Amino acid sequence: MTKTYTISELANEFDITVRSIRFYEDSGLLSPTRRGQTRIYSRKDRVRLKLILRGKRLGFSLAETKELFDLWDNTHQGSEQQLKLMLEIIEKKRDGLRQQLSDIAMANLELDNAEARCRDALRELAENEEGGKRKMEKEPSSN
Amino acid sequence: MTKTYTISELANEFDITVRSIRFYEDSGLLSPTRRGQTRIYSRKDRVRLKLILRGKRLGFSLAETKELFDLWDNTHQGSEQQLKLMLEIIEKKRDGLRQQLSDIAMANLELDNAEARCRDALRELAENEEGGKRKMEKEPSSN
DNA sequence: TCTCGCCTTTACGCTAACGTAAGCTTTGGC
DNA sequence: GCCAAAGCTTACGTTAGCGTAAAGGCGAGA
Repeated sequence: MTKTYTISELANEFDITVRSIRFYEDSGLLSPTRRGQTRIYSRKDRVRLKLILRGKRLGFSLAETKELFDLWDNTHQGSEQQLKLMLEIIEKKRDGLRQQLSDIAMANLELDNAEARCRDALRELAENEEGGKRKMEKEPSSN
Repeated sequence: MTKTYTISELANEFDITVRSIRFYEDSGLLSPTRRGQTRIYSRKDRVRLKLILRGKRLGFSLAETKELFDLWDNTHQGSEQQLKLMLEIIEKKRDGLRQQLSDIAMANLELDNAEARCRDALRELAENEEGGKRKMEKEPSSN
């Protein structure tokens, strides 16, 4: 059983190109098995790809993501050194995410602001049109 | 009064290089006034710079950010068309932010997971060390 | 058997976002 | 008045993350 995927299946599912997937492999982020020359992706590979893409949306570089993957892969047989390093990195990533949360909150506030001003402007336009229907049939633009 | 800033002041404050700031100007994102050749940044310029950097942290390209700035600058004298377009874009940005929030939540869960496994591994190491202190005084590495 | 569609590798191309160096001007402090 | 610090422009270099041929292999169906 153990479902597998072709490269184009994954490309379609995640709406990326096969080129990208191969590129991630070249970058050491994926290592599908092969049947002959053809790449065969397992469910684990699919998960990794999903993580790569999420990382991208979060602004991680492929190198950063790879670093995480590598650390994670080494965690099992990790020395105390390695594990503590891993914990530090995790904490840094958390900080990054916290920063992003704050950024998003700010950005949302600004979007609220922007939307309000837009609506105000629209309302004003509507009123001017209303009031202008008598005396100002045509007024190209107040430039 | 109306406080102003030099390019290096801003660079220091936001921990970026002057090169970047000049680059943002070349890209049409900033337009400080000049005293002779020297750039003078107003508080508005500073705010813009802050927005640029926040945009970057959120994964916006400089082009996207510029698009937003331009739209915003045109909003004042915007036609109904423009304003509605602006509202649409705002909504899309909101969607993007929602997506990011979800991504961050997932990422945090995975960090939790990773941290737990790290701590488990550390605990196991500690226990093994404990038990090993009698018979295994030195064991270079189980390679 | 032939072609169609999907797979492969190799390799050069391209854009974004700066880095970096050269060379010149301006300016504040002693 | 001088010199170092900071500013400026011009311009070539660099890295990441793919895009885009070019050239070929493989299995299914007409």
